[in-house]
Amino acid sequence: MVFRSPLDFLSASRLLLPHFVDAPPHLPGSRSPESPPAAGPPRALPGLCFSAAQIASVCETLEETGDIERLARFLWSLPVTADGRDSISEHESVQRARAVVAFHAGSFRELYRILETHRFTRASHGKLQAMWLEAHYREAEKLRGRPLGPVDKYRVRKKFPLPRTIWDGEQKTHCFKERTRGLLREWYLQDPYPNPGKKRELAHATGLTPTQVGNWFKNRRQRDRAAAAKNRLQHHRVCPERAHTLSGGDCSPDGSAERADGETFLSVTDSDSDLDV
DNA sequence: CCGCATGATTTAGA
DNA sequence: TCTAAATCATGCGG
Repeated sequence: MVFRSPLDFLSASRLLLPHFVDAPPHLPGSRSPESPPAAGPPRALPGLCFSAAQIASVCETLEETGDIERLARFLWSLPVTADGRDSISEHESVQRARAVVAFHAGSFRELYRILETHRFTRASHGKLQAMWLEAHYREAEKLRGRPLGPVDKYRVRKKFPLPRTIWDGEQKTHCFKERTRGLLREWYLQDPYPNPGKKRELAHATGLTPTQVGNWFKNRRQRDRAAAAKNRLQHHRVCPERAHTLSGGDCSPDGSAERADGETFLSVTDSDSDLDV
């Protein structure tokens, strides 16, 4: 039989094997040492043989529909080998499904073991990375007894780096290359409000998207305005008698140039990291 | 597209 | 471990 899609196979499997996929629910997270499921009838379906590809297809469908309970029961029904190196477990969809079930059951040790011992393709990385991190967050949260802040999560991420099995090693940096930022600074000094043409040109020169270029200029202006406002407050404190004159120049403690409105126009010089994009 | 407020991530330092 | 700062992204009203 040829199934056009996982959905077709799933519906067929439901029709053919209602007691198989829709077995009575074991208690959630019931993989306890006291009650091994092996005590019941053999899990492998007698007389009927699914190909590993068909089983993988069912896993994908159940995972897509979000029916984790049924997915868990389905995985339970599969035959298992001692080392776990069978034709079924070789399928990424099956391991991925086991990871999803382990995550939802709160079996984080099991989840980590699955993620660390199987190499997953790029398509699965996003979801599996999210589960890896979320599981570690929850463990750290439970340990601390209170919710984690952004910095706490950052520390958790550093403490438990993503396994290479679910991560290609490419770092997602939050800072642009130093060369990129140098170019942006030069163009900003020449013109803080570049027209769309200039933005496209800069985007091409830096490898950024036009939106990123626009964001950078917007943020740059915002930071400069904030710095200028802060500077004005300092001037108010230093020479309050001149605060309303906007004459400029007399109160400048440093060599920074000032605009016609009296706001200090800070030079664009900051120490940047060497992170690459 | 602009300014503005704000969020997320990362780093440095107390 | 906590706070502050730096950097980039996003959403909103104008």
